[in-house]
Amino acid sequence: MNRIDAILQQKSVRITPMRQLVLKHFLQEDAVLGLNELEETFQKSDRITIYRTLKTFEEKGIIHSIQNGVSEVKYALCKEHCEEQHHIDRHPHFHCLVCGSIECLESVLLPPTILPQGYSASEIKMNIKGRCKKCQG
Amino acid sequence: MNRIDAILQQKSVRITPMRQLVLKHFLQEDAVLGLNELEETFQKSDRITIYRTLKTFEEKGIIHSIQNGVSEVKYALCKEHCEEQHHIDRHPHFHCLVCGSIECLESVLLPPTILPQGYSASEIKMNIKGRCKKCQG
DNA sequence: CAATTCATGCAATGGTATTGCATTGTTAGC
DNA sequence: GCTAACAATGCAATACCATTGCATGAATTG
Repeated sequence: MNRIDAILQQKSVRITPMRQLVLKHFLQEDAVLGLNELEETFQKSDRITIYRTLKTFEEKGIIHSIQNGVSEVKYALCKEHCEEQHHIDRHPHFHCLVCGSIECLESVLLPPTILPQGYSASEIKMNIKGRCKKCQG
Repeated sequence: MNRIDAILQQKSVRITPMRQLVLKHFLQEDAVLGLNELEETFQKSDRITIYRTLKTFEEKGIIHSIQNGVSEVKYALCKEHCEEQHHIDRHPHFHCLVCGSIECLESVLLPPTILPQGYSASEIKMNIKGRCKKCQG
């Protein structure tokens, strides 16, 4: 069995052509992608089906969502131990204000945050805006 | 001059009835508010005008925006030294998954984050989801 | 093989965010 | 004070993204 199918199976997602296609694309590109980009890439595919594929992937812990607050919701592969309904995004997301790119800063670990007495966290997300490596100077 | 007008003037925002009204409400409530709630509160006022008031306030550093990724954008007063185009939200935002409330955790300072070589940040936002104080147990 | 469950494709809708434009109100220079 | 310039407001309209309903087709299970 190939890598794509293995991942789908391991995450309890039924294997279909659409899902193979989308997952393959994420693995190949290793990029942050939104619905519009994917629709552009797979012009023959139905937008709604791609939408639901993303939703399914997110729910099953294959990809995680990134909200930059500007355009649409973006998605990137989970490289950590995400499972159904339980995402651990231990890295911040960087949004470059110059080139507009969005990336996962995998190398940066979210520092442990001490919550006030009585609060408990199930998800922590950090979004950073600024200039990326390519856009300095 | 009263407190409301003083703030508006200090932030270079022209004083108008609408702006006095909205700012007064934020100061009184000391809460996180969205456009819909404000529209509800000021039924006689035009939705778009409130919208633009919020945009102006955000731009001028009077309030800052909070995206919970679920509903509309929310806003809260800047209690730190925010200026035009330069927001420093040094606190995380907490979104309770039980009661739905959103609040600024003013008492929690964002830990210093070390970015990879070549990156520079102008804005850092941290959003936490979980159970708030009132919804434990 | 039949029944059920799930995925897909198309259409339609809901909601939030945003812009255009005409009008009114405010400021500033003369 | 008066007029020109500018900013704020109110109404209408739109753009875009997210989401759901439903009928059809495919896959799985007993």
